[in-house]
Amino acid sequence: MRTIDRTRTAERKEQILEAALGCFQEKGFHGTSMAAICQRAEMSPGHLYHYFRSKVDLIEAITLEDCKRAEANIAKLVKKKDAVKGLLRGMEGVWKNGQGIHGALNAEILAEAAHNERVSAIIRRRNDRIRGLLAQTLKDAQKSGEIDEDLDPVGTASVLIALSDGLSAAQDAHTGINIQKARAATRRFLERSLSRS
Amino acid sequence: MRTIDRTRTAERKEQILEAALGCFQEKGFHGTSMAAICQRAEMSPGHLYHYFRSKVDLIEAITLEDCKRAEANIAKLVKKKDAVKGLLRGMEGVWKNGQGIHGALNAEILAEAAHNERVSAIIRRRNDRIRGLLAQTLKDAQKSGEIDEDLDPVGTASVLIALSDGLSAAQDAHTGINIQKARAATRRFLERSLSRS
DNA sequence: CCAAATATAGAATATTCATTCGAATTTACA
DNA sequence: TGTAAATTCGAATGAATATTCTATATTTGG
Repeated sequence: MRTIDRTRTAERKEQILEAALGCFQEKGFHGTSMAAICQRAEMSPGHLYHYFRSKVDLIEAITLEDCKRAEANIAKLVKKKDAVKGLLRGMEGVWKNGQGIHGALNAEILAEAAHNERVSAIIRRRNDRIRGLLAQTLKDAQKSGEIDEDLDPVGTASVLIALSDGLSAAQDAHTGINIQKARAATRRFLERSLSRS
Repeated sequence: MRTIDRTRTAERKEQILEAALGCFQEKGFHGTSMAAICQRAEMSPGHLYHYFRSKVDLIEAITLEDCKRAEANIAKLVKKKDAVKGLLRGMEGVWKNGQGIHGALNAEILAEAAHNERVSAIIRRRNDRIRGLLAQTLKDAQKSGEIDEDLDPVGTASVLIALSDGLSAAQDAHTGINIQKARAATRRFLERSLSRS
């Protein structure tokens, strides 16, 4: 009997997820058909469904991957001494639209989470992690005396995430936002709100 | 010959928009079928289509209405002397989920705007207005010496909008955000960033 | 009060699309 | 090397649903 080839399976799954992420970012989740993903991944529907059971499974997997990526990214930025600079760097990375979920797709997933318990659970796990990491970073910076002791790490982390989500969504949605100005204002917000009084 | 009854037309349109907004908020734009809107508005599809040419026309109309509402709301809050308090009130109004577009629906519309030129144009007009109003408010407060002269009104306005959008989306999406803490952190952000140094 | 236009209804259409199914092909172990 | 399992394919299915079409009911101006 033939045994299941785990390497090949991993490759195919990655191939599918990459295609799906590309489609979702370009056309949105609801604007993307499974056929489009199949075409981009260069495989048949039957083949795709051999690896993923549904369209929602795809966002689930993509979100989990993205969560790890984001965690690693934050951990890296935070290793440096200057926490405020690090956080600012992290936020700016969002509108440099590097990799992973961001902007419009992130907004769409949040919206989906409001009506789909499955997606909501995924997002909740993800945000709990990110929020926790940011909060821990803030706590450390408080102990080292870099930022004000008089702020709540968890609440502040939530504000940072929300701001980041809102800015990148606004950018993708072409709301007429001036990115240069928004970036400068964000820097000011962070510096004045976090630093010791 | 019979003449077109403008009062009745206005009533029916309002009836439809109210139903559509309700459905969209509960189930999302893509999660809402025209049939569901018809049921909620208590009228037939044929009747509905007599007043609106498509589903997108519905968001267009809803967004325009909401824009006026938001403008009026801001204008009211801004009349008072204390601008920072007024802005904070405005942002808190968002998660009291009063009326109009907010939270998940707002996020979904932003996401839609990224892929639909029609929606994008609507949103751009709306945000230009809101951003302009907020910026003007900030300018006035600068002149009256209430807030720091050393900040850019437009960039700051964009940050305020983004933060508001992000927080209300996070709330609706059940991301595990702690609203109390987020609110407190937001207040701190505004007070420390806007007030004179 | 009568035609003609409007307001309303609801069935029909046509398309899109996620998912399934059965078969064909390839591969690796015995 | 044969064969059973894994891999891959692509057509078929079936449901959902935005929109259209045709018909009925209601109103109003003349």
